Amino acid sequence: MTPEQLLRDELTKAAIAIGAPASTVPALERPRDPAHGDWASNLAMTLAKPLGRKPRDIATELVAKLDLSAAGVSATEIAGPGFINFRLNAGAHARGLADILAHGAAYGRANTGAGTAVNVEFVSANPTGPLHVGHGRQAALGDAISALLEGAGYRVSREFYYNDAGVQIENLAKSLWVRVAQAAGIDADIPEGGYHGEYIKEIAERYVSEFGTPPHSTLLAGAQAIVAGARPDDATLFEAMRRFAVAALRAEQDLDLKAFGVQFAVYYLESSLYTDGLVEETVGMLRQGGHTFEDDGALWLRTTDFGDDKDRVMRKRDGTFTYFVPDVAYHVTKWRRGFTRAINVQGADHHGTTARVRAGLQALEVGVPKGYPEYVLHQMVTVMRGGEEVKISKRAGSYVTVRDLIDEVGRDAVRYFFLMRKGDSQLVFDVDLARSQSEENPVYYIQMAHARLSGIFRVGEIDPATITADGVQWEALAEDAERELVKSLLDYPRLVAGAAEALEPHRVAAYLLETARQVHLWYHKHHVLGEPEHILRARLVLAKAARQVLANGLALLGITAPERM
RNA sequence: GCGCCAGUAGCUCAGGUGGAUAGAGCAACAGCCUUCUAAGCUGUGGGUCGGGGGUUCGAUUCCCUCCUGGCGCGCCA
Repeated sequence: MTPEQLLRDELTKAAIAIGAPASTVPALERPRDPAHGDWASNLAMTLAKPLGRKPRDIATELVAKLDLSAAGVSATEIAGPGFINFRLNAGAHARGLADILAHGAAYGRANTGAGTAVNVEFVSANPTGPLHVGHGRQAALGDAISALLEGAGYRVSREFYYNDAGVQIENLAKSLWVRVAQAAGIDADIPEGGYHGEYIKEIAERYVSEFGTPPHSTLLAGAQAIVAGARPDDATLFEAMRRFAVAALRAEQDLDLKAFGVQFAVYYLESSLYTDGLVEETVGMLRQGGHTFEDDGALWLRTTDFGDDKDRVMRKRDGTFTYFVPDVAYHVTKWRRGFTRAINVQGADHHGTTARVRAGLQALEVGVPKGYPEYVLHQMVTVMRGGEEVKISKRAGSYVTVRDLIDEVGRDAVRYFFLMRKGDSQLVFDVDLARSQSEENPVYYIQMAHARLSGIFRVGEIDPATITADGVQWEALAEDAERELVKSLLDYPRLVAGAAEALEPHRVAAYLLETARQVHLWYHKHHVLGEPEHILRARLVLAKAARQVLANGLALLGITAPERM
């Protein structure tokens, strides 16, 4: 039993003894101010109302009834409006380090998820261009959220949905056609909604070198059709180009993801929803449910019945479906595939679509929960270089790709920078800071803390595996810097559990930075090697535990923990 | 106009789901140090938590309202 559990039990007993309801669960928290002790409870204040007495009187009576010898409490005091503060003796906290060593890489894991299957969908970029910084943020967020959930005992499947059908892909194919035509000396323009990026030119070159230049007349006719807003007549050639472009860009995106170190279990193709008949099936179910209506030549879904702010078109006048129909069909497959939770990581610019997808799923009436899927939306990313914002213009084809960033600052820094802010905040990616090898750079600072701790063992020629908690004199860890560090290390499981529940990896990033700071502080103030035996032993345990926690936290964020730098 | 998100120290941001005197880094100022890793360490100053109301023992946190900024409001995705 940890001191925390013992305290809670004692408080509960005391509360009931003075007449509180049996259901009372006393809150214990870490005071912000260390002067307020190691643990504090507001129990007396919360009981003030039900018992109709003054908080401080209740606190006095509670304290009198507590038996805290087992919890290692050295002092109890009543403070402020009615807080009860507990101060633990030096050894009581440090004893918890044994737990860290015992669990090792598993320290911080929990089983709240109990094996529940969760689908985490992220990136899901259309194959119409390289991954940009927004996708990078999603990749980092999605991967870290997945890791957090795995650590909380969920069975996680990372999934990438890719849209290989629809208008955007059509425009991509047209853009490629135009570039191929241009390469053949034809004067042609990229159509409205087309893609201007240099990468299309490169794909055009590769296409030509692989398949040769198509007949001049065919290209010209096609280019003219494209300008007029139509499709080239040569459907076979057009389809070949479409497939070539999609394959080329998918390959590029795979390289981006590989460079980033993200692995997806499933790539789900939008086109398969059509070929497998799931789109038709979904439409049929929606019509049967009676939530659809026809108007102005289109088929609508009455999503307003399920909380959307306006009804949505399902089938356009031209007979094709709007994107949201396959989207609903896709989420039905998630549900049918046994994912009781589905989490979608997306840019906040997609926030308008969340209500309608949920509404569509509700309209099916197949038992999907109301809040399904869950959304983690993130705000925009701006990139700063040399103190200036790097302008991102997709239309002009000039934007910073994920690969650019990784090449420039390294994978670890990219991941950390994308994760250090909460998703709700806009994120400024300072390239110069990310690449700097100084303590101002948070990634470097955290990794350095890990490397320094590793260095102690290396220099001392001590195999960390031989360090155990057996027979350690915990009271030897009595310095302020060590007590604070110990407390942080013991807070790790609670922190990670909170981050997993809230789907907020930035909490881990902030925690690591703070803990690294405490490590550096301790490291500067106190030596390990060369100290008297009992201090040496205790500090080696602390060093090993701190190193473990840093490594575990970094692993959650997908960042390496170097032994030396 | 409507919806979502944000507004916290000069700057960049934290504030485990209502707690005590609101924190960290950078910058500024004063001093110290050069040791298991590379400029670190100690201290100081700095705030009407966007404004105004409310809820209660207690609000940066919850509610209402206004202001400012970003994003969205397609038979595009």
